Amino acid sequence: MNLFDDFAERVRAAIARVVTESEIAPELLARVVVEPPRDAAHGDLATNAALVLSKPLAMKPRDLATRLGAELSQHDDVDAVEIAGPGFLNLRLAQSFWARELAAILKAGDRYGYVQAGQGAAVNIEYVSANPTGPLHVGHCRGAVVGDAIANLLAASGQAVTREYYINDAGSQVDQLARSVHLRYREALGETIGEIPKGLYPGDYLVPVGKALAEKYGEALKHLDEADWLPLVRDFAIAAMMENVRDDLASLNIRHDVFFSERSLIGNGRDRVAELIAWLEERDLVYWGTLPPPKGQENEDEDWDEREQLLFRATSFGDDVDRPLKKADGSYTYFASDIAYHFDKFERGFAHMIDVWGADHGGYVKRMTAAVKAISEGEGELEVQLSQLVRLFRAGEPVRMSKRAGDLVTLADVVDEVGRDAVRFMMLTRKADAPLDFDFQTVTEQSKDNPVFYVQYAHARTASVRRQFAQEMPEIDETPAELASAERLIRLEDPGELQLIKQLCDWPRIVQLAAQSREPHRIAYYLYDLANSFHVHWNRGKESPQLRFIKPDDIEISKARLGLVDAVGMVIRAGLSVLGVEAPKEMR
RNA sequence: GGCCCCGUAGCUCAGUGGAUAGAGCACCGGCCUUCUAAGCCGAUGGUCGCAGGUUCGAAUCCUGCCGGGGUCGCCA
Repeated sequence: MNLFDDFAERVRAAIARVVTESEIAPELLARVVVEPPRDAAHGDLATNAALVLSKPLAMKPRDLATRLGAELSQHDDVDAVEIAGPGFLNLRLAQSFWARELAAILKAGDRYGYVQAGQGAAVNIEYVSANPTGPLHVGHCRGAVVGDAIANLLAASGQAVTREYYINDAGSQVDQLARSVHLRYREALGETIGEIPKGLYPGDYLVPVGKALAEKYGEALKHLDEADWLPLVRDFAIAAMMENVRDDLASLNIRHDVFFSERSLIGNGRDRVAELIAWLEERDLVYWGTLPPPKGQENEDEDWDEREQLLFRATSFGDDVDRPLKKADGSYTYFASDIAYHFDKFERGFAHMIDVWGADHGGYVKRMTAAVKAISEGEGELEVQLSQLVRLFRAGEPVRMSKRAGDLVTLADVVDEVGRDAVRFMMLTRKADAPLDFDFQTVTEQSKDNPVFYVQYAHARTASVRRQFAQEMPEIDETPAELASAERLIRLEDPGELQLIKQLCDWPRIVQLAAQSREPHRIAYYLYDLANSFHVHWNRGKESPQLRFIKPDDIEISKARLGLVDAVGMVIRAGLSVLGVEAPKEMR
């Protein structure tokens, strides 16, 4: 439990003593919060209790605050209670309290701030799911990192997380991939193939795939009809692309638990998409009908052929229009397979599913959430997180990307140039639903302007302090947990030291908040602030030697300070690990 | 035109009902040849797109408008 929850209970207890419980509705009590005040000058904790409850109790907020304050000041941990503004209660906590909290942090160690695994429900998070028709490009990168970080956050808050990747290996695009690879295959056998026809994939990355195919089959595929070679080449190409994808993801330390093939929905004598449609039919959720053309888009859409098609009643579940399940040629739409896929997830026990998509799929959200409501009969929930695009810069200048397919900046390019840590951290420095600027130069700079460096450097400094201790005071070699003595830690009384302790105490609340709101960027901002406080405190030691961590003439204060430094290092490490970023012991 | 996202300091952005709205960069002023390298400290800077509404209280919630982006059957 974090200290804010702890004090929220103390506030509720105080309320219960001031008024009789029956007078207050539970939903009103839920609006009573204990938070860090915006301004540190207001104290350590603030509660709105008197403001929320004054009306139902027919009391003036400040009068109620006075009575609640009197109750709260009974606690030994509370040094002072102030009533401020319209009726806030500001609490100042005793130094002994902070010393005990720091001791508890040191004892908790790496588990500090995390909820024990298995406490929460099972959740399935699907991310990346890029088509297996080419290498991952920088656009996939953000979704990959955001999805992975959200998965880490949910795991940190105790949920049983399954990370999943849906392979779109069943549509017409993979047939085009097969045709493209077949061309490269003929090229590898010495033919001149000329310009790659429109609609096929022109990228060079298929050249080695063609060669590998030539090595495996020799001339054998050349003389077959397309209908005969296509399935072979397609499977070969998809396998090659997916190997590529896994390698790219591994370079970002992303490993999915499940790779689910769209094609596997149909096979082994079953057609699970057909089964799904039959299931929907039984419940009268599909029908044959026509859709109106999109309104206002271009005047009089000449390409629009009105036609009767098989439609899912998405409008019954909150969508704006019913959605087609079959194409003109009778094959299933992507949507139809995707419903079957989500049905499968639901049957595997995931009532709670999260999909992370690029913002260009925003128009797809309503129909898919509608579909999940339908197939789970209200028992399941799909939550879609959209991630906006990334704009690439180099020293402030936009990086031009040719529109020609196959000439995009790939994920591997970016990781090779700036490194895994910089990519991951930078992709998480913005809210996912806002566009992000990524500058190749800034993220590799070793300066304060680069938040990745700034945070990692703070961690390296904590490790450096440890090393200094080993050298100068070899008698101190206790583990962090052994340094957790509240009697000693109470000697940390410098404002800089206390600020660090208070920030460390905020960590569990930040994890909780970030996990609930699916906003990993909050972790990045928290770490930046914590690193900043640590650097500031460190710098003060330059001018004020008495503030340095190592005091050869005072072993006890030195131990206390080492405890603080260790705790800072631990929390930075925990935060970086949620983001999937290394916490280096030294910078090179 | 429908739907989704965004609009906060000169710039890039935090701030998902609380108090005098914050940070980084840029700009301006001062300090620093190091004890703990990859500098430090401070100042300036705001009609929170606009207008209503809900509320004791709104950047935050609701409605309408303005501006920017995305998307709109038979692609995935």
